[in-house]
Amino acid sequence: MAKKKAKASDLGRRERQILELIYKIGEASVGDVLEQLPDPPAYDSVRTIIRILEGKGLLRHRRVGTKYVYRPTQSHETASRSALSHLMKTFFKGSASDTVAAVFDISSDRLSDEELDQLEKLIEQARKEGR
Amino acid sequence: MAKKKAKASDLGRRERQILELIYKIGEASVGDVLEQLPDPPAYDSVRTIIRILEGKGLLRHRRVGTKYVYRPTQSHETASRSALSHLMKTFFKGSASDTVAAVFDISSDRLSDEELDQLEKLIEQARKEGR
DNA sequence: TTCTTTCTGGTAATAAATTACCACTGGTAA
DNA sequence: TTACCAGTGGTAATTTATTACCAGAAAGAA
Repeated sequence: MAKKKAKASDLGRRERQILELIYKIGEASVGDVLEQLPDPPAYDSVRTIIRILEGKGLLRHRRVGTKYVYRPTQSHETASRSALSHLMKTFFKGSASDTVAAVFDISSDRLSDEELDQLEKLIEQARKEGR
Repeated sequence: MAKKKAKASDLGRRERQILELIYKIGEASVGDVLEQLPDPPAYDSVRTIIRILEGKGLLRHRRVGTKYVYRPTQSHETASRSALSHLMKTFFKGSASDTVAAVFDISSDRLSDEELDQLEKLIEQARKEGR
């Protein structure tokens, strides 16, 4: 095999932090990452870590003008499902309702009527699919 | 100040893996952790990492018979809320409904009618609180 | 008692992550 | 042209995480 694609769970602190940031913003140059890191190290450090992530098969780049723009190799959907599933197992015994309750709890003051409507639709849909 | 409590996001791969496992199982001895790690290193490695986590203020222990049993210093609720909030921001722009949709998507076949009823109650409650 | 097993304390060795440095390229503006 | 930036490639240095080793205590079996 060529180069095995590391799992996102096998990363160090900075590696993880930067990979997550790129997932959050979609795609980014070294400078973009540096700007948005709350805890910014030197430009060179960011660059090296990004190059390592690319070496591990987690990022790839394309040239835009004079610089490189990086994006994850794994789709946003795949990565988010995987992270969410792990979190549910770790903290909520895999229970969907416990997890959703926690989501409500976190964001109850920020939930608009539209979002609540949306959530009810999701539940109705789940009922239909369930039978 | 005495020893500052590190954030869970400042950990290496093994440290994080072991801390999450202890959150999952509540409290654990070194041997318990070793048993349940899918990817087990040597006993001594587990022990050292646990000692480091304790040094960072993330775990504390009590003696049970001849051995130590470790548990997180931060409550399950606080830690899970914090992890969930981070994940929502990273992958779902902080949107509760997007997050819940993903939860359903992962586990649609495991949701009972009772659980769905429970969730609707939560929505009703959120509507009341919202006004 | 003696042997064996399982734990802890202290610390050394190794591996990996993180930061930093130097040389070079291409663009652009004076 | 000359003099900057702002970027990359390659690699060295440092710090941190991870693994491993050795000695001793406590409990139970023979």
